Amino acid sequence: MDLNHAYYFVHVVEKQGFSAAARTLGIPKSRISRQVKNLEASLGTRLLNRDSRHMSLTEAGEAYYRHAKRALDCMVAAETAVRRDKDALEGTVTLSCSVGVAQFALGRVLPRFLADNPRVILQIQASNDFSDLISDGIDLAIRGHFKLLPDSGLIHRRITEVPWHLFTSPSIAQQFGPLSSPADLDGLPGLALGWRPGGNSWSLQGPDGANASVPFATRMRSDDMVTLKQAATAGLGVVALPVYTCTEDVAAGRLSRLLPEWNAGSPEISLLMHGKRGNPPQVDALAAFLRRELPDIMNGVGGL
Amino acid sequence: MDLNHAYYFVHVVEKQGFSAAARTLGIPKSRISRQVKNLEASLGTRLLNRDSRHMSLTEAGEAYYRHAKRALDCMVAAETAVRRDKDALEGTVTLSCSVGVAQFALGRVLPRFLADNPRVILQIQASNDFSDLISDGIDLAIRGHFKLLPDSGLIHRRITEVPWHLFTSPSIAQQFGPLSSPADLDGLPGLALGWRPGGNSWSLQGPDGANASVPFATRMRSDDMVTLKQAATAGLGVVALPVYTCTEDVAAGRLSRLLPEWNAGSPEISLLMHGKRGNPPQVDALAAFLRRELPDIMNGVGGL
DNA sequence: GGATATCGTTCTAAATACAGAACGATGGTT
DNA sequence: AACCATCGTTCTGTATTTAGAACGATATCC
Repeated sequence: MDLNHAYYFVHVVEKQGFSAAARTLGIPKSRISRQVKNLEASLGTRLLNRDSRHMSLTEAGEAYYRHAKRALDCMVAAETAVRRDKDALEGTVTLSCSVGVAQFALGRVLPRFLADNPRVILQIQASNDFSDLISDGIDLAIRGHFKLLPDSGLIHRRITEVPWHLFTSPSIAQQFGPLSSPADLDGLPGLALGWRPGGNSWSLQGPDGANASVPFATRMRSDDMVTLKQAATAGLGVVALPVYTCTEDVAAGRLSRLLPEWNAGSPEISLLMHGKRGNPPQVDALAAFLRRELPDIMNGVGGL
Repeated sequence: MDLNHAYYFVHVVEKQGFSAAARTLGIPKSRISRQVKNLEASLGTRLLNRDSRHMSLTEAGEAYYRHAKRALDCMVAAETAVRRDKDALEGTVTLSCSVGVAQFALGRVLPRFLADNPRVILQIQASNDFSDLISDGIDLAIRGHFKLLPDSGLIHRRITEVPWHLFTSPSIAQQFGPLSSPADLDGLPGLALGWRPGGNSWSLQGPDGANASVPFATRMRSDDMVTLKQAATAGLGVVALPVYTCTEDVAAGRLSRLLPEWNAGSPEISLLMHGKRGNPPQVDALAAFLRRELPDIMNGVGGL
């Protein structure tokens, strides 16, 4: 069985001539003539009626062409499948970020990235306590910061600003009525982020560049945002959290925002990656994906 | 694009080894090794992981194999289609027979022959008046006869005997009650076959070699059996007809058989064809088909 | 009617693939 | 541990296919 006969034959049929097929394939017409002749000899029947000016398929030729065309299409698909497979992303990406970013931001976008790239493996270090911007073994880091990060030889890519708001349970909000200024927070218990002592006041920015600093009595503190959010939902006090971590709770009526015209800060979120050595393609692909998808989710503009 | 690479590769996969594939294909393993190596080189990726004892497909290899296997199946189908097409019957067969044979016998079997042989064309000369056994331009003839046909240089092939019975309408049968002998037909009007005057009596053969000749007063005559059958169904008289022309009418209760133990003759049906020159294959094929299918339909043994 | 362009087919020196031998590697047997 | 059988890969003199030229046939143009 010589399958290449079929290849030439199909081209002769589709180009309606040996010379045209030869030009298209960039080969001498003598080769095509020989191949088609050999094909007809091996089958013991004529596939083409032709002279120097006319050409038509025999019935046998039409039958053969239909099957052979399908075979060639399968072969093209075979090569395409291999080339696509060869160029597909694969390998591991190690990502470091806070628990909040992992659960409330990445959790909404990474499944899609992984679905599109089945041979990429993600390793996420989710922590509430980073001493390094990015340590060894980490490909990408997502960090929130108020000031410019120190020059570290890393590549910084800004993702977005993330506003923090004040939230509490609807029952407390109802009990104290609508607050009109930060001074109205006086006396309300606070839920503090961070497990070490300190951070007992809210730094607020309001309309027309106004600033306010409001101390609070800490009822509970934790470095885990979910724990603090659960406490606020239970009516234990007021908490300042990034807006994207509470979007669903506010929509569901489990939390209420206090002082809607005041922010409890607006830190910037950046993506950090190594730059001194070339990154594997899957790392670059994930970085591009996150910079494209995260802004709408984390700055509070995007909806559910 | 070299399709033969795929051919060897598919066999290697299915036989799980180069040596096994080479043995199956009856070619040296060096050729297969070279072909698969060239295939991997042209695709720029490995399809098989192998050493001298183990073999497994890579992911790319699995993808390529699925498509290539389908392509090879198409190529097998292409060759099969051409070989079947090459061996298929084609051409015209001209057949001569009576209208009754055409309508009541051939009509039940020829559709199947034509379905199996879509490139055979049938031309049927159906007539009630043949002066020749078989004239020029006719490939096959079906003729009924009582005596041996004259020696004509034609090939005779006996199909079967066809009994003729007496039929009339159920109303007449009821009116005269069950007849017990041919003498009881006296006074019943007859419907005669043939349009020329003559043939005004029934020649009957009964049990134990008994014979009887019963004259009848002819109410109507025709050379068309259907016309006579319609007249009998309408109660105009008694008619003698071949059993196979009335099978459905008797089953449906439109006709009744008279004197069930008596035949109105039992002529032989033969197939005539030219023998001096070789017949085209489609003529021989139809002759064999008719000799196989017609007996059960025409001798009254076969059912509906 | 003659000249020209293009077709498919055939021929032949040159290029390439091939069959079979030889090699290194692996696993089973003793 | 040594030996043997079988595997896939590589090498090379031989066999086959190839590219390009030449040919006969056909249709178009002048």
